Parts: sequence; C-alpha cells; structure tokens
Amino acid sequence: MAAQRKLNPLYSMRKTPSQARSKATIDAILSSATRLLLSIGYDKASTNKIADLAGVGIGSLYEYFPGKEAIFAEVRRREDQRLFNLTMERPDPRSIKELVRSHVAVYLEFVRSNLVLHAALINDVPQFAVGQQELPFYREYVPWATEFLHTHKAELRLDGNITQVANFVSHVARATIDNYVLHAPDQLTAPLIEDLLIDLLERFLLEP
Amino acid sequence: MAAQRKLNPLYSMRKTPSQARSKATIDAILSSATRLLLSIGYDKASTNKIADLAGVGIGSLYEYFPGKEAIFAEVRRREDQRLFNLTMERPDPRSIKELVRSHVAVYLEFVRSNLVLHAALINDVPQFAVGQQELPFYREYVPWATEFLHTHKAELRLDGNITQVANFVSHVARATIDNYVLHAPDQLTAPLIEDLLIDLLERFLLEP
DNA sequence: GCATTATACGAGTTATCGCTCGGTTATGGT
DNA sequence: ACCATAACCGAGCGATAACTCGTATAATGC
Repeated sequence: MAAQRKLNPLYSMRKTPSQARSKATIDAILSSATRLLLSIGYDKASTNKIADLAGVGIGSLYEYFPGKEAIFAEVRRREDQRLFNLTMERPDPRSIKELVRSHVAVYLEFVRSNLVLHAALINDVPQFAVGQQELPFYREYVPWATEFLHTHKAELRLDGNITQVANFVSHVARATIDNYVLHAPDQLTAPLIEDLLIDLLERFLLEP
Repeated sequence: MAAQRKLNPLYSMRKTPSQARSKATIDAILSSATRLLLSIGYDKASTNKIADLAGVGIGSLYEYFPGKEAIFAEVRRREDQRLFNLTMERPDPRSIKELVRSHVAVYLEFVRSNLVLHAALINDVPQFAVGQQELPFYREYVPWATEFLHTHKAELRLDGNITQVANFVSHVARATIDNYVLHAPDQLTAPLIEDLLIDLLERFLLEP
C-alpha cells in the first residue's frame, strides 16, 4: 500500500510518523539541517549532507520530507511555534501598554538568543507564500492580538478598523526587528532599539 | 595579461567594461537574469540559462561576473539606485511632514510598479551582508535623511540622538513596506497602509 | 595598417544535486 | 509467536550545476 501523504506535496511532510523512533529521526534531520544552515548556508545544505550529518539514510529523509524546501519550512515553523509559546507564557498584559512592552521584549529576547539562526531564516532560506501563512505568527498570534485590542478598545486612540490596526502593528513590530537582525544586529544588544520601538508603537496606539 | 579584478571576488564584477558593446552585454545579462527570476525563481536561474536567454556565451558572462550571486546582487543594486533616483527627483520637502509623506508615497509607488520583482528580490534572492551595505539606500539615502532631520530638528519631538532616530525611522518604513510586499501584497494597492504608515511615523517624529 | 587590447565564445570538465527503488530490519498488536 | 506494517537504508541514476580555457573576432590607439 502507498504511504500516506498530506495535501501539499511540496511543503508538508509525507508520512505521518507514529512510532517514537521515527519522531527521533525527524528531529535528527531537522537538527542537522539547522546546523548545516548555520555552517554552510541554505544553498549548500543538500539533502544528502543533511541525512549524513543526521546519521540517517537518505532514503529515510525522503520518507518524511518531500524535499529540501519542506525540511527548512519545518525548521522555520518550529522556531515560530517556540516564539509563540514564549509569548503566551508571559503574564497576561492588563493594558495595551503592557502588551506592547511585553511582546516587543519577548521577541527581542528571542532573536537575540540565536541571532545567526534567525538571520539565516529571514535571509537565506526562501519563504514560500503558501507555507508562510501557516506560521503560528499569522495563524495564531495576529488573531490573538486583534482580539486583545478589541477588548481594550477603550484605550485606543484610533477608532477605525481595529482588525487592520492590529494587523498593521503586529507587522510593523516584526518587520522592524527582523530588519535589524539582518542589517544591524549589533544594535539589537543595546536597549535603544527596544525603547524606540515601544515609543513608536505606543504613540501610534494610545493617546499621549 | 590577467584581467583586471575588483576587490571582493564574490559580489562585484570582474572586468571593468570600457567599450559600449560590453556594457550592452552586461545589460543583456542583467535583463535576462531579471526575467528568469520572475519566471522560474532564483534557485533554477542558472548561469547557463541566464547566458542563453541573454543571447550571450557563457564565457562572456564569466568575463564580467564571478558567479550567480554577483549577477543578482547587481540587479538589486540597480533597482535600489533607481529608487534612490526617484526619491531625489521629488520636490524638496519643506518640512518633516512633507518628507514622510513624499518618501512613503514614492517607495509605495515604486514597489507597486513591479510587485513580483520586488517580492522576489526581498524573498527569493539571498542578501549578503557585505553587499547589502553597498546599496544606495544605506550608503546614500539614510545619510541624506539624517542630514534633513538635523536641519529640521526644531520640528522634532525627540531631542536624543538624531542620527539614530533617522536610521530607525528609515528602517521602519522600509521594513514595513517590504513586509507587506511579501505577506500581503493585495493591501498595498489600497491607500490604507499608506495612511497608517504616515500616521505612525508622524506621531513618532512630531508633536501632535 | 598593424599591434595591442577588449570582447566574445561554447564544448567540455568535474562535481554535486535531488531523488528512486528494491530491499532489509524493527516494532507492536493480537 | 507471528505477521502486517512502520521504519530504515544507500548504491546509483539522470540531470544539471558552476565554471575553465583555448581560441576567434572586433575595436582602438598609434
């Protein structure tokens, strides 16, 4: 019988693993891919090298991933999931001001903890529009933030479409930090960027 | 005698062309590379295909470019130069408010004029830190904006390090628009993003 | 017009790529 | 204990990649 396959043949896994050892194999592949991404970059990280470094047969790799793109899409997805979890572990913000400070801080801490990896994920690994929308940031965080702004709309300066505002603010924060990761990573260790970004967002969202 | 070579062997051109026909060859290569980027993407746009489509021998391609990366770095550099020229052709802004509105508008118009190309340049083509700093945006525009803010510092709300503020604002604007190009290009055609972005920057820079 | 240099060329070399396939080995339910 | 199936394997195939080099042609300076 043919192996079970998921819908999108390019970016999702092929088989759905059921035993513990196959999950370990997948973890080994993803860990190997991450290490190779850091050491030799996306272009040169071939599926053969990934399998070798993982201590896994090349055949096994193709049991679980339809190709190279899918492997790195999964690396990205897991990192994004980790960020989402970190964000949600924070104490519930009691105001928009707290929300902005808390979530800017947690994202900055997140990228600072492994600058090279996040720079590579932003820069080196191609992003495919389809897979992108499946990231927890878009699927879970942005809707969450939208809901939060709705329940705190009394604090808001703007009275237009709150959904669009939430979307906009989420993207500005993420895009700005990502931009510094890429082009000025040294400035991320100083607190200045954090202050500027918080100031920017607060003045946009709140009355002075 | 050996061909003249520039400093960075990876991202710069090899020979410096002197005759008109060689400039035409280079243009044909860059145009071909751009078309292939749009049609088949960075990964599959090999140097052989680029030369073929350009109607140029593969040998000629390697006379002028040390490799694939350098070709696309030059495509990016020329696009960035074009943006800088468009920006500088605008009437001189007479206030920070005018600056923000004018330059946000010109950049939005620029990316809207060829969304697919700019999405590919942001997303698909790897960016190398070294070459990045050589883009007109960093080398010319940011210093220009810094100078502008200095001469209009009376309007500014902040009195801290103006250079860092100019840097920050330039990056926020560019990063945010690039982010929409990638993840929500449809929203770029509506004027809403422009309004939100201008509002964001003005409230950050100016007194209410 | 002649020498020098710039430009153009592309078959061929070497390497690696993504990926298949036929098969072996391990696991777990009954 | 047995067997269905999940997991694992890696030699090898066909394709294509980046890039070289010996050579041919065109432009330029004198």
